[in-house]
Amino acid sequence: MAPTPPKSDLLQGTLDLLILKTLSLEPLHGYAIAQRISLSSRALLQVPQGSLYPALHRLENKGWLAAEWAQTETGREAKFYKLTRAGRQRLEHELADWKRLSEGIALILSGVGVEESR
Amino acid sequence: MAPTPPKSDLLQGTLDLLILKTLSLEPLHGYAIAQRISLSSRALLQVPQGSLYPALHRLENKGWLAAEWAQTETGREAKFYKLTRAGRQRLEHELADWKRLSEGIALILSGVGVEESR
DNA sequence: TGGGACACCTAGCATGTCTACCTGTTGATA
DNA sequence: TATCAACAGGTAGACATGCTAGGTGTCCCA
Repeated sequence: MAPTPPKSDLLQGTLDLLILKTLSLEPLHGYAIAQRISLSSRALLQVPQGSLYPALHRLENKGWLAAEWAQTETGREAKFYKLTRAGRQRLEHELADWKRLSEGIALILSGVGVEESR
Repeated sequence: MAPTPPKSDLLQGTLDLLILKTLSLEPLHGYAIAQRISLSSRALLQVPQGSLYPALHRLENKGWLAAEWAQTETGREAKFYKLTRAGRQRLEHELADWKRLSEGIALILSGVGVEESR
């Protein structure tokens, strides 16, 4: 059985940006972050749990996120993440990167700049 | 000596799109593809040779590109790549993916959809 | 009593890009 | 005449990151 050739849903590198941006508005726990991303993107983007939690731990290890157990609105224990100061700086950095990249790609896809190169 | 932590210039998955799109306009050799991408993106995007050639081989192996040795304008031998029929279909697919992804991210970055979720 | 939503987690794999190298030619410049 | 940059192709190995697929347990409702 071919183990289903991974058809990546997201691009590598974008997940950090999405998590950081989502948490910049308010602290949330992991499960809620995934829901928020799906909701905010109008279901265009989905984050599987197996991608989310490792990413959260990675970001925490890098000092961009701080975690704390607390109660959800439904009265359960959950681990709430919030941006640290370094996390905010990182977000700025990632935003700039994304801007550069998406503009560059948009230019190429639009075909502008090709005629004048001939 | 820390071997310089890889600070990815591009996001994984975007290189294929850029190459495919660039070749959809006219066949080019590898070196020229990199120049064209830089030029067309107004230097926003750079493709290192060590990323380019493996990507070209990968795309050729998948049947999306066909290669042929020919002479450049300056009279040198170079390997020209062109899109195959399957490559064109792949380009359509990658374009759709990029569209979905960049729209999703734009929505999240703009913060739209957050208010109505409360 | 069964299932779905909530909430967290890990292991192992596949992928693609990066840095750092290498080869050789041509043309201009010092 | 020697040297250097630009042209043109390439490889090896390390690395980060996302994916699939599995697991734990709780709570609530039908």
